[in-house]
Amino acid sequence: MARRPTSEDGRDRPTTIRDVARHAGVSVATVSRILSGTYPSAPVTRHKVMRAVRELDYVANAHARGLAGVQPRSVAIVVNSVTSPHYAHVAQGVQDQAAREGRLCLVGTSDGDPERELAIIRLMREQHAEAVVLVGNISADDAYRERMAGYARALALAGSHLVLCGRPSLGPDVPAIVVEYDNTGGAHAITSHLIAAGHTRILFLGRRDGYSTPESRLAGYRAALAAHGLPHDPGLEIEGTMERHEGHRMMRRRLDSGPRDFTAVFASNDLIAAGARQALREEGLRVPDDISLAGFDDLPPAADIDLTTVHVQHKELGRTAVRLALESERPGTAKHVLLGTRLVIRDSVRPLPALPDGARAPGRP
Amino acid sequence: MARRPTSEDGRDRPTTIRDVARHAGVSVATVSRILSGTYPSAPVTRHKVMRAVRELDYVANAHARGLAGVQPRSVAIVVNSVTSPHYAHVAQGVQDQAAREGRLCLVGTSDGDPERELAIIRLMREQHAEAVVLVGNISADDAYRERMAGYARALALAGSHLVLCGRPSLGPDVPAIVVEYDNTGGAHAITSHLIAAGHTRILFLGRRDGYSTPESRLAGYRAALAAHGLPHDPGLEIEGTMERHEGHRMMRRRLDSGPRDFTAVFASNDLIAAGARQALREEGLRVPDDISLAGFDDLPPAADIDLTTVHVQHKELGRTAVRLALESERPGTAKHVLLGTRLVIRDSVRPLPALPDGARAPGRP
DNA sequence: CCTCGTTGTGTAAACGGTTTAACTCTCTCG
DNA sequence: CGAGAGAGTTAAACCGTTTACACAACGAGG
Repeated sequence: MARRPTSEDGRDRPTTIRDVARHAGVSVATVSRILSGTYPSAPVTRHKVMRAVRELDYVANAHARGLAGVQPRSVAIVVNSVTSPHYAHVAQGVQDQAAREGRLCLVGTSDGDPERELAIIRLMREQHAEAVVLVGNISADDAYRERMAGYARALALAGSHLVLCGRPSLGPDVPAIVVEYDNTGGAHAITSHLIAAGHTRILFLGRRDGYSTPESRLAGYRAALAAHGLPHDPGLEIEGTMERHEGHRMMRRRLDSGPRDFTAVFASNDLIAAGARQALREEGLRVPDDISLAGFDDLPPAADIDLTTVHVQHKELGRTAVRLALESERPGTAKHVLLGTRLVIRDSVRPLPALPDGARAPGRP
Repeated sequence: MARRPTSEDGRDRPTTIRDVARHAGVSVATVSRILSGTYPSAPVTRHKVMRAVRELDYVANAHARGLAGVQPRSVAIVVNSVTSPHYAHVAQGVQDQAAREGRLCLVGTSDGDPERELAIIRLMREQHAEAVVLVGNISADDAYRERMAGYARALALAGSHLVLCGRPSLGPDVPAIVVEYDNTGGAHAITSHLIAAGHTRILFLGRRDGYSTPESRLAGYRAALAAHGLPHDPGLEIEGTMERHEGHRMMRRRLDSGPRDFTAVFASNDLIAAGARQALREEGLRVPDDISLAGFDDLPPAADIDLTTVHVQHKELGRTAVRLALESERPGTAKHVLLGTRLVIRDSVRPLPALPDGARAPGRP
């Protein structure tokens, strides 16, 4: 049986609303109105149309619909990488909220490359995404900020919204929504926790100037040291990106390059902490018996290595981003939200006995 | 300066190709051709047009373009959840390949609900996605399979392609591409590895009938037992889903419910293994000293807990899916690919000394 | 019987691009 | 000098849907 409409040259093509109208014996407009449901129609006609739709297996053409002025109902998200659990959880939140609001979700990965990121935003603009959510930190030189501000304005002009998720504002005159979480506060809290346990020489892993997230966490670390009257030693701040193997590398290098002059480690995220922990174990050092270790993010694997860390509401971050963007039409919606963080104490930090450095406690029998 | 085109009622609206043409003093067709680059044009005209595009910050309307018959160049991926590392890695592969081929990526999450999955596919059909990649296992009753087959045919008719990624074929008459990896082989290999270490009573965690992935892994486990002439004890196969907390639950319950009658555990994925490991530790049992543990997937956190597991090329899976779909126009492209797996030996399995069960070695001083 | 809403349906004009056929030049060659 | 070729451009016809407007049928009220 040849149910499918066929053009004169014999090739199959997707069913159109015209085919449905013909099949049901009504006009195109009637079909459109019945399908959208926003119009009175005789039950008899409705049934005819619905039957035709079923029989021809018709689905509307989203392009034509979008062109005809219906809101495209899609939300775009741009992340560095999907595999990083941090981004994945935020992305899940975006997904959830988008689905809940009946929106489709477009996703692009930038690999942390500003150039790619801008290219993706351009694509999203072509697609007329209702909102574009940018997740995560990125190197922010002035030229880039300026270009991003331009895109924000272009999006706003097209009735769309730029949402910066977990990265700082571009300035008050840029039409962008910002959803952040308290990096500095979280880092301050966990550093204070280490200090309260008696640690005074705390290694910071993952310093990276020019990147907003590690910069804020480093700021919190420094502020906590200052608040407790502890000296600030730049030699304890190790540079590296926020990946697992970098954590391993940073710790290895530090252990190889001289005496161990620290008793605790604050890794600027859980991945770095995991890498560092592995390097410590390779060296025969146990966490927390020999070295205390703290992270940041509290993603599921943190529980496996009993890591004391800072909990970030990743999903909530993504959800809020979408919610604000879609609500932002009505006046009075917040344009800037700062989500709180929460200290999660597990078993990777141990109080330091009041012993001088270097006197290692012997293994208990 | 009012660079932006404005309609007669004074409201700003996005720039169209008509505005560009007017600004450059040429016709609409000329602009279109110069932008697509597929036509000779005088350099002087090209420059005028390009300048207008820059000055007006014009981007084409993807809907109009799609409607006019240009391939929409987008790839869709449907996963259970983005946060699960397994799916995330496959999704990353899909992303990579899609980006490399200049495609945009749509993503939908089904939460494992067949109903939602079908709804998403319908959406993707409306969007005219070039390919729809379905990732991961799902309960496959006959009604569902039939419906899915229908969608596959509908997609094929619209010039699109359904790709089943990591799940079995729907049958030879269904126009779908299948990219799988060798679940049974991998499970067989790692079970044999445990057996070779002397283990004969191996707990299987994560049995789930009707779901293709755990079923295949269970099949490999059973086949390995049979191949070594070991008895098959259904009591050693614990049912549960493939999540971390389920691993914890299954192991807890098993430990609570009677004597420990196994010396090794094969978890049907790494997450279950992590959960089980935690439950074992809570009980004072150490891996691998007291119990050997093996997983499946080899996702990054596996290294942190020194887990012996089966490596799956997740990214490659995603990449291959997209590649095959986009290449499938030319004849001679494979319609079914089976990727191999590889045993990764770390430190969670220990040879079993020839001691009778119950004689626990005392803690060394 | 005429007018007036109400209700359901049809007609045609957008929407913003691409593509085709036709047209206007300019240049070359017989 | 006229014909023909070919480069560069244009006007017009699509693509599939929504929607403003027109209109027909019908019952109710005067």
